[in-house]
Order: sequence, then C-alpha cells, then structure tokens
Amino acid sequence: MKKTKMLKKNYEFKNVLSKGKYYSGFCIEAFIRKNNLKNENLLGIAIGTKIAKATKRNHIKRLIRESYKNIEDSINTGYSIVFLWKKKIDIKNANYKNIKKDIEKIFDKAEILDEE
RNA sequence: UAAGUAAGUUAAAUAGUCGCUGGUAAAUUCCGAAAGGAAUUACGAGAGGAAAGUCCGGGCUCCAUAGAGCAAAGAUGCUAGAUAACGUCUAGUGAGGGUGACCUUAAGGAAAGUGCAACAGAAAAUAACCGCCUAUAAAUUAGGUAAGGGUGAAAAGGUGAGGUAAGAGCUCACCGCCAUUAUGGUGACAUAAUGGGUCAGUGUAAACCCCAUCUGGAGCAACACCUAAAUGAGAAGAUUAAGCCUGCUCGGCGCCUUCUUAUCUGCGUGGCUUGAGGUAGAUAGUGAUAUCUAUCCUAGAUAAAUGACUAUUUUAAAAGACAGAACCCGGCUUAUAGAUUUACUUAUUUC
RNA sequence: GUGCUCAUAGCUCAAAUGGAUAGAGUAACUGCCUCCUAAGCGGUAGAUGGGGGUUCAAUUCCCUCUGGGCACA
Repeated sequence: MKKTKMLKKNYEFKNVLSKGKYYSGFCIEAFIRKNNLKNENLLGIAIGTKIAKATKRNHIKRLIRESYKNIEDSINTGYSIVFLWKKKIDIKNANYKNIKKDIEKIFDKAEILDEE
C-alpha cells in the first residue's frame, strides 16, 4: 500500500482553491485540479475554525480521510483534491455514511473514477 | 420519607476486520565502502479532568552581568504554617450570612500629608436655618443652648433617669468606644479588671499616597547544529578579458574567482520527554505536606497520529456531556450529561 | 507562543474628575403639509457585551467570562 500524500503548504492550497474546479455534495465541497505528478494523488482537507471546535474538526477530518481511503484505489491518478465543509450545515450531520455518499457523488460528477 | 450541606469516585467494557503515529527486534529484503537509510513482518504502546482560557508561579534556554544600593514602574497585603515558588493551599482569628449542617470575605495605615463627598440641606467638617430660654424691647437687638423639626447615603455615641431659665456626658445606670494592666495563646486575637466624658478630626486608600514584602528582560517559532541557494559588507587574487565616466593616465563605479561574516527564505536534526514522575505501604503532623521502603516506565506529532464497520454485555439512553497534548511541571478560572460513595443538618411520621 | 486594544439606540459616533433624567446624526414608526409622493416641520422608542465586588452612588474603579480587531517572532 502507498501512503496517501497530503498537501502541506499554504500556496498549494491556494493554487487548488483558486484554479481548481468546484464540485459540491450535500455537506462537502471539493476543488479538484490536475497535478504535475502523474502517479500520485494529493489530498488536502481544510475546515474553518468558525465551524466547530478542535475535537469536532478533527473528527470530520478523520471521517473524510477514512472514506477517501476506501475509494482511493478506484480513482485515476494525477489530481490534487481539497475538501471543505459547508458552512451552512450543522455538524450533527457529520456521519461516516453521509460523507462517503458525498465523496462518491463528487467523484462521479468529476468523472475521475476508473471505469475498470 | 422529604428538603438540603460538604467532600469524593467514574468519564462505558469486550471481541473481530481494515487503517494511522512513533518505539523495540543479533528478523528478512534493497541501497551504500562504511556510518547508516528505506520497505516488509512480528511484538507490545498510543489524549484529559479539565489537555481549554493564558490569569499567576517555577524549571530550562539565550541576552546580560543583575555582587550591592538607589530611583522609577508593577504586584501582593489579618495570623501561623506548607511549598522549588506563587496572587496557590492548609489550620486558625475577626467581620458578615443561614433555623442548622455550613458558606462568603483584596481583612495593613484615615491621629504623616493631599484630594473628593453631586443634588438637597443652615451646615458635608473648627456646625446653627426653624426652634427653645434669658435680658432689652415690642414686625428688634444682645447672649445662652444643641433636646425637638427638616435635608441627606452620612449630621458629631444610644436608651432611661436626674438636673436646668432652656439645655447639654453636665451627672448617674446599662450598652457601645478608647487606653492601661493581668491571664491564655507561637501569633492574629480572646477573656477579665481598672481607668477615661478632651467620647469635638465622619466616610472614602478597589482616590493619590504611606508602611511592609517581592520582581533584570525575552521566550522552545527560545537556543544549538548541518545542507543548498540568494542578497549586503569586508579581505585577497587574477587580469584588463565585457562595460561606463575620458582623447590618455591616475582614480571611481562595475564584473570574475576564493575566503570570512551578517541577514532573510526554505529543508532536516537535536532541544523532546526519567520528572519538584506515578502507584502501594509505613511513620510524623489537626491538616496542607514531609521522610522512608517497595515497585513501575506510561504519547512525542509537525496540514499534525486514537478512526470506520460488525457483534455482544451493562444502561432510561451507547447516533454519546464538556472537550484534542504541541517544551515540561505546581496552581487558579471557566465548561461539563449521567451514574455513584461517604459524612452531616433540618422538618414530619412511626416504634 | 507572547503582547496590546476595543465593546454605548437597528447603523455611525459623543459624553465625564465616579454625581442627578446617558446625547447627536441617520434609519424605523407616526401626525401635519400635498390631489399623491419626495422634501420640510413635530412626536415616539434604549438591559452602556454578560456576571460579581468596592462605594452613599459605577458607563467610569477592581475581578472574572464572552466576542471582535491589531502587532511581533
């Protein structure tokens, strides 16, 4: 298994957020952009401080990462992806199932999924 | 049984599958001359009572020399003790609250000095407006007085009796206040006795201030090391080889290479977890706590690790209360569902 | 991590050494004027961010909590 590589720098996030394409699910937004690395996907998760306090933000991050790992093998490589939480939606909706559905929807729309 | 008071405990558990962080391994594979590095496998670890707020105190590091004194600025402020230290804690004292168990309390000095006390009121600090009384007099003047009235948050000890022209600590009794002495206590202070009517300087220091005690500054993004690149400064060398000021020389700017040093940006490593440590017991102490003995090693990340799914049990509810370590400790403050233990108080009923 | 600063009417700003009833503009509602509207004139309405303390009295002084903003490394 590979590790999932994360976006780290501030300018990388800004790149993706400003130039990437926007997709939205029920409670998650995503920006997706093509990457220079051909064999790897980069994942970034950003959740604002105004949405919740640290424990709940960590919880949402973990849920997103977990559900991304389950899908990761079936995605075409060469993209960098940033997930955001929608501000208008309560934190109580943050289940594993909701997030998993959302991520599947988003990749469906973006047509990244490997058809094999 | 009901209503309370105080001090605590806990913060779901077990099994399986997938996955994460770092540690160990004379393990396996790959790279490397080596040191070592990477991957796999196995093993056993992996957030809190507040990790939070950043309100105090320390360790540690650097700057600095701060060894001593003065000034400034700031903090604290009943007593004794605990502690590395504290604005914390413990035990008490005084004051206040509660029927009570018990709770609250920044609680030195107002006779060192300064300031302030709006409005109302005669007067807000060396009191006299209306009154009362005496003499003169007749819508007044002079004197005595501080009972009564009124204002105010506060008006110069309170109540009663005597006394007086009217009154007044003017005198007396009781209460309060002040001083001295004695006794008890380490002490704050308490109790008792004696004396004091010059008891006529009211309040405010969380106003300035005085007194006593304490404080050098900055903070792990501190600080140390390594690598690469850029910029500035300095030195040396090379040679006029590109260029400008000029017709030439000197000189200046600038350029090339090397070295030193400084700054900034970015990467990595150390700092980084064995510590004023935890657990149990004994001893000393009312207690905070201290000493001794035994035993244990228990997160160390850096876009940041604890999650997801399934099953079972406990439960009123397992979709969870508040909530995520970031150098480390001691406290304080704030948030917090449910369960539960111990001691005590009051009321009612029954025996 | 450290330090500083602010919070007053729906909005923008005042006020003062602790002293009485906390003001102004604008917005809102309403009356007059007008055939109607605008403009103009008049009127109406506030938990000084929450809680506690000192004081006779607190927006002001002290403590604590909440929220916003700024700076440095």
